[in-house]
Amino acid sequence: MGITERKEREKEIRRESIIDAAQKVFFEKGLFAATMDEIAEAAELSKGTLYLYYRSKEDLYLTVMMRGLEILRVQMERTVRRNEPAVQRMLDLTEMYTRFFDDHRNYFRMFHFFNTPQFHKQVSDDVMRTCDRNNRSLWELMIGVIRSGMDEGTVRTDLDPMEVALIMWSSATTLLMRIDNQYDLFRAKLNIDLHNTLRMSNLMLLESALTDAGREELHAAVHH
Amino acid sequence: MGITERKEREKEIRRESIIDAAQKVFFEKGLFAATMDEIAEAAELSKGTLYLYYRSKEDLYLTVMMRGLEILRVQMERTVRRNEPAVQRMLDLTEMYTRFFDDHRNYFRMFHFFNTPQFHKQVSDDVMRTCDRNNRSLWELMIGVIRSGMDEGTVRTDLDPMEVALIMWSSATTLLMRIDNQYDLFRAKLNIDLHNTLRMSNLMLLESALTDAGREELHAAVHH
DNA sequence: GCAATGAATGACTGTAAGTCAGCAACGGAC
DNA sequence: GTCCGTTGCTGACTTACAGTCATTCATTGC
Repeated sequence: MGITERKEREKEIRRESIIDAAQKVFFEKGLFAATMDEIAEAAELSKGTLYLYYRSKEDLYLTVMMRGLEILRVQMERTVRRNEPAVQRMLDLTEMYTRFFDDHRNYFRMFHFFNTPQFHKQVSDDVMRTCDRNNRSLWELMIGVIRSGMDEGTVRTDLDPMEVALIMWSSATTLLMRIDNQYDLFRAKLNIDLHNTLRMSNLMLLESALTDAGREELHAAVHH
Repeated sequence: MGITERKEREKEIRRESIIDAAQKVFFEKGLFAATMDEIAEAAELSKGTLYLYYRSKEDLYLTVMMRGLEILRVQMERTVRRNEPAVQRMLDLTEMYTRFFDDHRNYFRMFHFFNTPQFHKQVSDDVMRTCDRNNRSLWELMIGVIRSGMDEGTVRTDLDPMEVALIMWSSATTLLMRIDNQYDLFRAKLNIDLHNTLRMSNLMLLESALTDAGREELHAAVHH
Protein backbone atom coordinates (compact mmCIF):
# COMPACT_ATOMS: atom_id res chain seq x y z
CA MET A 1 0.00 0.00 0.00
CA GLY A 2 2.39 2.71 -1.19
CA ILE A 3 -0.48 4.93 -2.22
CA THR A 4 -1.82 5.86 1.19
CA GLU A 5 1.73 6.55 2.25
CA ARG A 6 2.32 8.81 -0.72
CA LYS A 7 -0.92 10.62 0.08
CA GLU A 8 0.16 11.08 3.65
CA ARG A 9 3.43 12.55 2.45
CA GLU A 10 1.65 14.87 0.05
CA LYS A 11 -0.69 16.00 2.78
CA GLU A 12 2.26 16.77 5.00
CA ILE A 13 3.91 18.76 2.21
CA ARG A 14 0.70 20.72 1.73
CA ARG A 15 0.47 21.42 5.46
CA GLU A 16 3.98 22.79 5.35
CA SER A 17 3.41 24.85 2.21
CA ILE A 18 0.39 26.43 3.88
CA ILE A 19 2.58 27.37 6.81
CA ASP A 20 5.17 28.81 4.42
CA ALA A 21 2.49 31.02 2.89
CA ALA A 22 1.04 31.97 6.28
CA GLN A 23 4.51 32.85 7.54
CA LYS A 24 5.12 35.13 4.59
CA VAL A 25 1.86 37.01 5.17
CA PHE A 26 2.08 37.11 8.98
CA PHE A 27 5.67 38.38 8.85
CA GLU A 28 4.60 41.17 6.52
CA LYS A 29 1.35 42.20 8.17
CA GLY A 30 1.06 40.74 11.65
CA LEU A 31 -1.80 38.71 13.02
CA PHE A 32 -4.56 41.26 12.63
CA ALA A 33 -3.84 42.89 9.31
CA ALA A 34 -3.23 39.52 7.66
CA THR A 35 -6.33 37.95 6.11
CA MET A 36 -7.09 34.34 5.30
CA ASP A 37 -7.77 35.34 1.70
CA GLU A 38 -4.24 36.69 1.39
CA ILE A 39 -2.78 33.55 2.87
CA ALA A 40 -4.86 31.43 0.51
CA GLU A 41 -3.65 33.56 -2.39
CA ALA A 42 -0.03 33.17 -1.28
CA ALA A 43 -0.48 29.40 -0.89
CA GLU A 44 -2.17 29.19 -4.30
CA LEU A 45 -5.11 27.47 -2.68
CA SER A 46 -8.67 28.44 -1.92
CA LYS A 47 -9.59 29.69 1.51
CA GLY A 48 -11.71 26.61 2.16
CA THR A 49 -8.67 24.40 1.80
CA LEU A 50 -6.83 26.24 4.56
CA TYR A 51 -9.61 25.21 6.89
CA LEU A 52 -9.19 21.56 5.89
CA TYR A 53 -5.68 21.73 7.33
CA TYR A 54 -5.99 24.23 10.17
CA ARG A 55 -8.92 25.08 12.33
CA SER A 56 -8.53 28.83 12.59
CA LYS A 57 -6.36 31.78 11.73
CA GLU A 58 -4.95 31.64 15.24
CA ASP A 59 -3.99 27.99 14.84
CA LEU A 60 -2.09 28.90 11.71
CA TYR A 61 -0.42 31.76 13.53
CA LEU A 62 0.69 29.63 16.44
CA THR A 63 1.96 26.93 14.12
CA VAL A 64 4.17 29.47 12.39
CA MET A 65 5.25 30.76 15.79
CA MET A 66 6.32 27.32 16.86
CA ARG A 67 8.94 27.28 14.13
CA GLY A 68 10.47 30.23 15.94
CA LEU A 69 10.12 28.54 19.29
CA GLU A 70 11.95 25.52 17.89
CA ILE A 71 14.85 27.64 16.59
CA LEU A 72 15.07 29.27 20.00
CA ARG A 73 15.04 25.91 21.73
CA VAL A 74 17.86 24.58 19.57
CA GLN A 75 20.02 27.64 20.16
CA MET A 76 19.28 27.54 23.85
CA GLU A 77 20.15 23.88 24.03
CA ARG A 78 23.46 24.53 22.29
CA THR A 79 24.27 27.30 24.78
CA VAL A 80 23.27 25.25 27.79
CA ARG A 81 25.19 22.16 26.72
CA ARG A 82 28.52 23.98 26.63
CA ASN A 83 31.09 22.82 29.10
CA GLU A 84 31.32 26.07 31.05
CA PRO A 85 30.61 27.22 34.61
CA ALA A 86 26.95 28.03 35.20
CA VAL A 87 27.59 31.76 35.58
CA GLN A 88 29.16 31.88 32.15
CA ARG A 89 26.31 29.92 30.64
CA MET A 90 23.74 32.23 32.24
CA LEU A 91 25.55 35.17 30.67
CA ASP A 92 25.66 33.29 27.38
CA LEU A 93 21.92 32.71 27.57
CA THR A 94 21.19 36.41 27.86
CA GLU A 95 23.44 37.07 24.88
CA MET A 96 21.87 34.24 22.94
CA TYR A 97 18.40 35.70 23.49
CA THR A 98 19.48 39.09 22.20
CA ARG A 99 21.06 37.44 19.18
CA PHE A 100 17.87 35.50 18.53
CA PHE A 101 15.99 38.78 18.71
CA ASP A 102 18.32 40.33 16.14
CA ASP A 103 18.35 37.35 13.78
CA HIS A 104 14.72 36.31 14.01
CA ARG A 105 12.85 39.49 14.76
CA ASN A 106 9.71 38.29 12.99
CA TYR A 107 9.44 35.19 15.13
CA PHE A 108 10.18 37.16 18.27
CA ARG A 109 7.30 39.48 17.47
CA MET A 110 4.96 36.56 17.21
CA PHE A 111 5.77 35.46 20.76
CA HIS A 112 3.90 38.49 22.01
CA PHE A 113 0.65 36.78 21.06
CA PHE A 114 1.31 34.29 23.81
CA ASN A 115 1.22 36.95 26.50
CA THR A 116 -2.23 38.05 25.43
CA PRO A 117 -4.62 35.31 26.43
CA GLN A 118 -7.63 37.19 25.09
CA PHE A 119 -6.70 35.83 21.68
CA HIS A 120 -6.33 32.25 22.72
CA LYS A 121 -10.03 31.53 22.37
CA GLN A 122 -9.85 30.53 18.71
CA VAL A 123 -6.87 28.26 19.27
CA SER A 124 -7.55 24.54 19.23
CA ASP A 125 -6.55 22.61 22.34
CA ASP A 126 -4.24 20.45 20.30
CA VAL A 127 -2.08 23.32 19.00
CA MET A 128 -2.18 24.97 22.41
CA ARG A 129 -0.83 21.87 24.09
CA THR A 130 2.03 21.51 21.60
CA CYS A 131 2.89 25.14 22.20
CA ASP A 132 2.84 24.70 25.95
CA ARG A 133 5.06 21.65 25.72
CA ASN A 134 7.65 23.46 23.63
CA ASN A 135 7.51 26.40 25.96
CA ARG A 136 7.96 24.15 28.95
CA SER A 137 11.11 22.63 27.50
CA LEU A 138 12.64 26.11 27.29
CA TRP A 139 12.02 26.60 31.00
CA GLU A 140 13.55 23.22 31.77
CA LEU A 141 16.77 24.18 30.01
CA MET A 142 17.07 27.43 31.95
CA ILE A 143 16.25 25.78 35.24
CA GLY A 144 18.92 23.18 34.58
CA VAL A 145 21.63 25.81 34.32
CA ILE A 146 20.46 27.60 37.46
CA ARG A 147 20.44 24.32 39.38
CA SER A 148 23.97 23.51 38.29
CA GLY A 149 24.97 26.99 39.48
CA MET A 150 23.53 26.14 42.88
CA ASP A 151 25.56 22.91 42.89
CA GLU A 152 28.69 24.86 41.99
CA GLY A 153 28.00 27.31 44.82
CA THR A 154 27.75 30.30 42.51
CA VAL A 155 23.95 30.74 42.64
CA ARG A 156 22.05 31.45 45.87
CA THR A 157 20.31 28.34 47.11
CA ASP A 158 17.59 30.25 48.96
CA LEU A 159 15.93 31.07 45.64
CA ASP A 160 13.63 28.90 43.58
CA PRO A 161 15.32 28.13 40.23
CA MET A 162 12.05 28.49 38.35
CA GLU A 163 11.46 31.88 39.95
CA VAL A 164 14.90 33.07 38.94
CA ALA A 165 14.38 31.86 35.38
CA LEU A 166 10.97 33.52 35.24
CA ILE A 167 12.21 36.86 36.53
CA MET A 168 15.19 37.04 34.22
CA TRP A 169 13.39 35.80 31.13
CA SER A 170 10.38 38.08 31.65
CA SER A 171 12.56 41.09 32.18
CA ALA A 172 14.60 40.45 29.07
CA THR A 173 11.50 39.78 26.96
CA THR A 174 9.77 42.97 28.03
CA LEU A 175 12.81 45.08 27.29
CA LEU A 176 13.38 43.43 23.92
CA MET A 177 9.77 44.16 23.05
CA ARG A 178 10.33 47.76 23.92
CA ILE A 179 13.48 47.83 21.81
CA ASP A 180 11.43 46.49 18.94
CA ASN A 181 8.71 49.11 19.26
CA GLN A 182 10.26 52.15 20.79
CA TYR A 183 14.01 52.06 20.41
CA ASP A 184 14.20 55.23 18.32
CA LEU A 185 11.66 57.05 20.45
CA PHE A 186 13.64 56.42 23.65
CA ARG A 187 16.88 57.35 21.94
CA ALA A 188 15.53 60.63 20.58
CA LYS A 189 13.28 61.88 23.36
CA LEU A 190 14.98 60.53 26.46
CA ASN A 191 18.52 59.85 25.30
CA ILE A 192 18.19 56.26 26.49
CA ASP A 193 19.89 53.40 24.67
CA LEU A 194 17.54 50.52 25.39
CA HIS A 195 20.18 47.96 24.43
CA ASN A 196 22.21 49.29 27.29
CA THR A 197 19.16 49.19 29.55
CA LEU A 198 18.74 45.54 28.69
CA ARG A 199 22.38 44.69 29.46
CA MET A 200 22.01 46.59 32.72
CA SER A 201 18.86 44.79 33.71
CA ASN A 202 20.39 41.41 32.92
CA LEU A 203 23.47 42.18 34.99
CA MET A 204 21.50 43.58 37.90
CA LEU A 205 19.26 40.54 38.14
CA LEU A 206 22.11 38.11 37.62
CA GLU A 207 24.17 39.77 40.33
CA SER A 208 21.41 39.55 42.88
CA ALA A 209 20.84 35.89 42.13
CA LEU A 210 24.48 34.95 42.68
CA THR A 211 26.52 34.18 45.77
CA ASP A 212 29.69 36.16 46.54
CA ALA A 213 31.71 33.50 44.70
CA GLY A 214 29.33 33.71 41.77
CA ARG A 215 29.62 37.48 41.60
CA GLU A 216 33.39 37.22 41.45
CA GLU A 217 33.10 34.84 38.52
CA LEU A 218 30.62 37.16 36.89
CA HIS A 219 32.86 40.20 37.12
CA ALA A 220 35.83 38.24 35.84
CA ALA A 221 33.75 37.04 32.90
CA VAL A 222 32.40 40.49 32.09
CA HIS A 223 35.75 42.26 32.28
CA HIS A 224 37.96 39.58 30.65
CA MET B 1 -25.42 83.58 26.09
CA GLY B 2 -26.09 80.97 28.77
CA ILE B 3 -27.48 78.60 26.18
CA THR B 4 -24.25 77.73 24.41
CA GLU B 5 -22.68 77.15 27.80
CA ARG B 6 -25.47 74.86 28.86
CA LYS B 7 -25.07 72.96 25.59
CA GLU B 8 -21.33 72.63 26.16
CA ARG B 9 -22.04 71.23 29.60
CA GLU B 10 -24.58 68.78 28.23
CA LYS B 11 -22.15 67.66 25.56
CA GLU B 12 -19.50 67.05 28.19
CA ILE B 13 -21.98 65.05 30.26
CA ARG B 14 -22.83 62.95 27.22
CA ARG B 15 -19.15 62.35 26.50
CA GLU B 16 -18.75 61.10 30.06
CA SER B 17 -21.86 58.95 29.98
CA ILE B 18 -20.57 57.29 26.82
CA ILE B 19 -17.34 56.51 28.63
CA ASP B 20 -19.33 55.11 31.55
CA ALA B 21 -21.13 52.77 29.17
CA ALA B 22 -17.94 51.85 27.32
CA GLN B 23 -16.22 51.12 30.62
CA LYS B 24 -18.99 48.80 31.69
CA VAL B 25 -18.79 46.82 28.45
CA PHE B 26 -14.98 46.81 28.18
CA PHE B 27 -14.61 45.68 31.79
CA GLU B 28 -16.98 42.80 31.13
CA LYS B 29 -15.75 41.68 27.75
CA GLY B 30 -12.38 43.21 26.94
CA LEU B 31 -11.44 45.15 23.85
CA PHE B 32 -12.14 42.49 21.25
CA ALA B 33 -15.28 40.81 22.47
CA ALA B 34 -16.94 44.17 23.19
CA THR B 35 -18.94 45.58 20.28
CA MET B 36 -19.91 49.12 19.50
CA ASP B 37 -23.57 48.05 19.34
CA GLU B 38 -23.38 46.81 22.92
CA ILE B 39 -21.78 50.05 24.06
CA ALA B 40 -24.47 52.03 22.23
CA GLU B 41 -27.12 49.89 23.89
CA ALA B 42 -25.56 50.44 27.32
CA ALA B 43 -25.33 54.19 26.69
CA GLU B 44 -28.94 54.26 25.46
CA LEU B 45 -27.76 55.90 22.25
CA SER B 46 -27.43 54.81 18.66
CA LYS B 47 -24.12 53.60 17.35
CA GLY B 48 -23.83 56.60 15.05
CA THR B 49 -23.85 58.93 18.04
CA LEU B 50 -20.84 57.22 19.57
CA TYR B 51 -18.90 58.18 16.47
CA LEU B 52 -19.93 61.82 16.87
CA TYR B 53 -18.08 61.82 20.18
CA TYR B 54 -15.23 59.39 19.58
CA ARG B 55 -13.45 58.49 16.41
CA SER B 56 -13.03 54.76 16.89
CA LYS B 57 -13.52 51.88 19.26
CA GLU B 58 -9.86 52.15 20.18
CA ASP B 59 -10.24 55.82 21.06
CA LEU B 60 -13.06 54.92 23.39
CA TYR B 61 -10.94 52.17 24.90
CA LEU B 62 -7.98 54.41 25.53
CA THR B 63 -10.19 57.11 27.01
CA VAL B 64 -11.53 54.60 29.51
CA MET B 65 -7.98 53.44 30.17
CA MET B 66 -6.89 56.96 30.98
CA ARG B 67 -9.27 57.01 33.93
CA GLY B 68 -7.17 54.17 35.32
CA LEU B 69 -3.95 55.96 34.46
CA GLU B 70 -5.20 58.99 36.36
CA ILE B 71 -6.04 56.95 39.45
CA LEU B 72 -2.58 55.42 39.28
CA ARG B 73 -0.98 58.83 38.90
CA VAL B 74 -2.81 60.20 41.94
CA GLN B 75 -1.83 57.24 44.10
CA MET B 76 1.72 57.43 42.88
CA GLU B 77 1.88 61.12 43.60
CA ARG B 78 0.62 60.54 47.11
CA THR B 79 3.29 57.89 47.68
CA VAL B 80 6.07 59.98 46.21
CA ARG B 81 5.15 63.12 48.16
CA ARG B 82 5.54 61.42 51.52
CA ASN B 83 8.31 62.75 53.69
CA GLU B 84 10.39 59.58 53.78
CA PRO B 85 13.83 58.50 52.64
CA ALA B 86 13.98 57.57 48.97
CA VAL B 87 14.58 53.89 49.69
CA GLN B 88 11.39 53.72 51.70
CA ARG B 89 9.44 55.52 49.00
CA MET B 90 10.78 53.17 46.33
CA LEU B 91 9.57 50.26 48.41
CA ASP B 92 6.25 52.03 48.89
CA LEU B 93 5.94 52.47 45.15
CA THR B 94 6.26 48.75 44.52
CA GLU B 95 3.62 48.09 47.18
CA MET B 96 1.40 50.81 45.78
CA TYR B 97 1.53 49.24 42.32
CA THR B 98 0.52 45.85 43.68
CA ARG B 99 -2.33 47.47 45.59
CA PHE B 100 -3.45 49.28 42.46
CA PHE B 101 -3.42 45.93 40.67
CA ASP B 102 -5.61 44.39 43.39
CA ASP B 103 -8.05 47.30 43.63
CA HIS B 104 -8.34 48.23 39.97
CA ARG B 105 -7.73 45.00 38.12
CA ASN B 106 -9.95 46.03 35.22
CA TYR B 107 -7.97 49.18 34.56
CA PHE B 108 -4.70 47.33 34.93
CA ARG B 109 -5.79 44.87 32.28
CA MET B 110 -6.46 47.69 29.90
CA PHE B 111 -2.86 48.90 30.19
CA HIS B 112 -1.79 45.82 28.28
CA PHE B 113 -3.20 47.39 25.14
CA PHE B 114 -0.47 49.96 25.33
CA ASN B 115 2.27 47.39 24.99
CA THR B 116 0.79 46.10 21.76
CA PRO B 117 1.39 48.77 19.14
CA GLN B 118 -0.29 46.71 16.43
CA PHE B 119 -3.58 48.02 17.76
CA HIS B 120 -2.61 51.64 17.84
CA LYS B 121 -3.49 52.20 14.20
CA GLN B 122 -7.11 53.13 14.83
CA VAL B 123 -6.22 55.54 17.62
CA SER B 124 -6.46 59.23 16.82
CA ASP B 125 -3.30 61.27 17.32
CA ASP B 126 -5.11 63.46 19.79
CA VAL B 127 -6.00 60.66 22.21
CA MET B 128 -2.59 59.09 21.73
CA ARG B 129 -0.84 62.30 22.72
CA THR B 130 -2.95 62.70 25.85
CA CYS B 131 -2.13 59.14 26.76
CA ASP B 132 1.57 59.68 26.22
CA ARG B 133 1.53 62.81 28.31
CA ASN B 134 -0.16 61.04 31.23
CA ASN B 135 2.24 58.17 30.89
CA ARG B 136 5.18 60.54 30.87
CA SER B 137 4.11 62.14 34.11
CA LEU B 138 4.22 58.72 35.79
CA TRP B 139 7.83 58.32 34.69
CA GLU B 140 8.67 61.78 36.00
CA LEU B 141 7.38 60.87 39.44
CA MET B 142 9.46 57.71 39.59
CA ILE B 143 12.54 59.42 38.28
CA GLY B 144 12.15 62.11 40.94
CA VAL B 145 12.33 59.55 43.74
CA ILE B 146 15.35 57.83 42.22
CA ARG B 147 17.14 61.17 41.84
CA SER B 148 16.50 62.07 45.45
CA GLY B 149 17.91 58.66 46.39
CA MET B 150 21.07 59.57 44.50
CA ASP B 151 21.23 62.85 46.39
CA GLU B 152 20.82 61.01 49.69
CA GLY B 153 23.62 58.62 48.71
CA THR B 154 21.40 55.54 48.86
CA VAL B 155 21.05 54.97 45.10
CA ARG B 156 24.01 54.28 42.81
CA THR B 157 24.90 57.36 40.81
CA ASP B 158 26.47 55.42 37.95
CA LEU B 159 23.00 54.43 36.76
CA ASP B 160 20.57 56.46 34.70
CA PRO B 161 17.44 57.18 36.79
CA MET B 162 15.18 56.66 33.80
CA GLU B 163 16.79 53.29 33.12
CA VAL B 164 16.29 52.20 36.70
CA ALA B 165 12.65 53.28 36.62
CA LEU B 166 12.12 51.50 33.31
CA ILE B 167 13.68 48.26 34.48
CA MET B 168 11.77 48.11 37.74
CA TRP B 169 8.44 49.19 36.33
CA SER B 170 8.62 46.82 33.35
CA SER B 171 9.54 43.91 35.53
CA ALA B 172 6.71 44.53 37.95
CA THR B 173 4.19 45.02 35.14
CA THR B 174 5.14 41.79 33.38
CA LEU B 175 4.88 39.78 36.55
CA LEU B 176 1.56 41.35 37.52
CA MET B 177 0.23 40.49 34.09
CA ARG B 178 1.30 36.92 34.63
CA ILE B 179 -0.36 36.90 38.04
CA ASP B 180 -3.53 38.07 36.36
CA ASN B 181 -3.49 35.38 33.70
CA GLN B 182 -1.67 32.42 35.11
CA TYR B 183 -1.54 32.64 38.88
CA ASP B 184 -3.48 29.41 39.44
CA LEU B 185 -1.63 27.59 36.68
CA PHE B 186 1.77 28.39 38.19
CA ARG B 187 0.55 27.50 41.64
CA ALA B 188 -0.86 24.16 40.59
CA LYS B 189 1.64 22.90 38.03
CA LEU B 190 4.89 24.42 39.26
CA ASN B 191 4.19 25.16 42.90
CA ILE B 192 5.19 28.77 42.32
CA ASP B 193 3.51 31.63 44.15
CA LEU B 194 3.82 34.45 41.65
CA HIS B 195 3.12 37.06 44.33
CA ASN B 196 6.28 35.89 46.00
CA THR B 197 8.12 35.96 42.67
CA LEU B 198 7.06 39.58 42.25
CA ARG B 199 8.30 40.56 45.72
CA MET B 200 11.54 38.75 44.99
CA SER B 201 12.03 40.48 41.68
CA ASN B 202 11.33 43.89 43.20
CA LEU B 203 13.81 43.30 46.00
CA MET B 204 16.50 41.92 43.71
CA LEU B 205 16.33 44.88 41.37
CA LEU B 206 16.10 47.41 44.17
CA GLU B 207 19.12 45.89 45.92
CA SER B 208 21.27 46.09 42.83
CA ALA B 209 20.32 49.71 42.23
CA LEU B 210 21.31 50.78 45.76
CA THR B 211 24.62 51.71 47.37
CA ASP B 212 25.85 49.87 50.46
CA ALA B 213 24.22 52.55 52.61
CA GLY B 214 21.02 52.17 50.64
CA ARG B 215 21.00 48.40 51.08
CA GLU B 216 21.33 48.80 54.82
CA GLU B 217 18.31 51.09 54.84
CA LEU B 218 16.45 48.62 52.67
CA HIS B 219 17.10 45.68 54.98
CA ALA B 220 16.13 47.70 58.01
CA ALA B 221 12.91 48.76 56.27
CA VAL B 222 12.03 45.24 55.16
CA HIS B 223 12.65 43.70 58.57
CA HIS B 224 11.26 46.70 60.48
C1' DG C 1 -15.20 2.33 -18.53
C1' DC C 2 -17.32 3.35 -13.99
C1' DA C 3 -18.53 3.88 -9.39
C1' DA C 4 -16.53 5.39 -4.92
C1' DT C 5 -13.63 8.17 -2.28
C1' DG C 6 -11.81 12.28 -0.85
C1' DA C 7 -9.53 16.68 -1.89
C1' DA C 8 -10.34 21.35 -3.30
C1' DT C 9 -13.31 25.11 -4.38
C1' DG C 10 -15.58 29.62 -3.99
C1' DA C 11 -20.00 31.49 -3.33
C1' DC C 12 -22.33 32.23 0.77
C1' DT C 13 -23.41 33.43 5.86
C1' DG C 14 -22.80 35.93 9.94
C1' DT C 15 -20.85 39.53 12.40
C1' DA C 16 -19.11 43.86 13.50
C1' DA C 17 -16.83 48.52 12.55
C1' DG C 18 -17.68 52.58 10.62
C1' DT C 19 -20.74 55.99 7.44
C1' DC C 20 -24.23 59.07 5.96
C1' DA C 21 -28.73 60.74 4.28
C1' DG C 22 -32.47 62.15 6.59
C1' DC C 23 -35.25 63.36 10.64
C1' DA C 24 -36.49 65.81 14.87
C1' DA C 25 -36.10 69.24 18.32
C1' DC C 26 -34.67 73.45 19.77
C1' DG C 27 -33.74 78.53 19.54
C1' DG C 28 -34.03 82.97 17.58
C1' DA C 29 -36.43 86.32 14.36
C1' DC C 30 -40.55 88.49 13.27
C1' DG D 1 -47.70 81.52 17.08
C1' DT D 2 -45.11 80.52 12.80
C1' DC D 3 -41.19 79.86 10.20
C1' DC D 4 -36.45 78.68 9.33
C1' DG D 5 -31.71 77.58 10.27
C1' DT D 6 -28.77 74.93 13.18
C1' DT D 7 -27.51 71.14 15.83
C1' DG D 8 -27.89 66.45 17.59
C1' DC D 9 -29.28 61.95 16.79
C1' DT D 10 -30.61 57.91 14.22
C1' DG D 11 -30.41 53.25 12.16
C1' DA D 12 -30.21 51.26 7.71
C1' DC D 13 -26.37 50.64 4.81
C1' DT D 14 -21.51 49.61 3.20
C1' DT D 15 -17.42 47.19 3.67
C1' DA D 16 -14.44 43.72 5.28
C1' DC D 17 -13.27 39.44 6.91
C1' DA D 18 -13.58 34.71 9.41
C1' DG D 19 -15.46 30.65 8.84
C1' DT D 20 -18.90 27.09 6.25
C1' DC D 21 -20.74 23.88 3.00
C1' DA D 22 -22.92 22.20 -1.28
C1' DT D 23 -20.79 21.18 -5.40
C1' DT D 24 -17.05 19.97 -8.59
C1' DC D 25 -13.07 17.54 -9.94
C1' DA D 26 -9.45 13.98 -9.80
C1' DT D 27 -7.73 9.73 -8.52
C1' DT D 28 -8.11 4.88 -7.41
C1' DG D 29 -9.72 0.32 -7.30
C1' DC D 30 -12.71 -2.83 -9.71
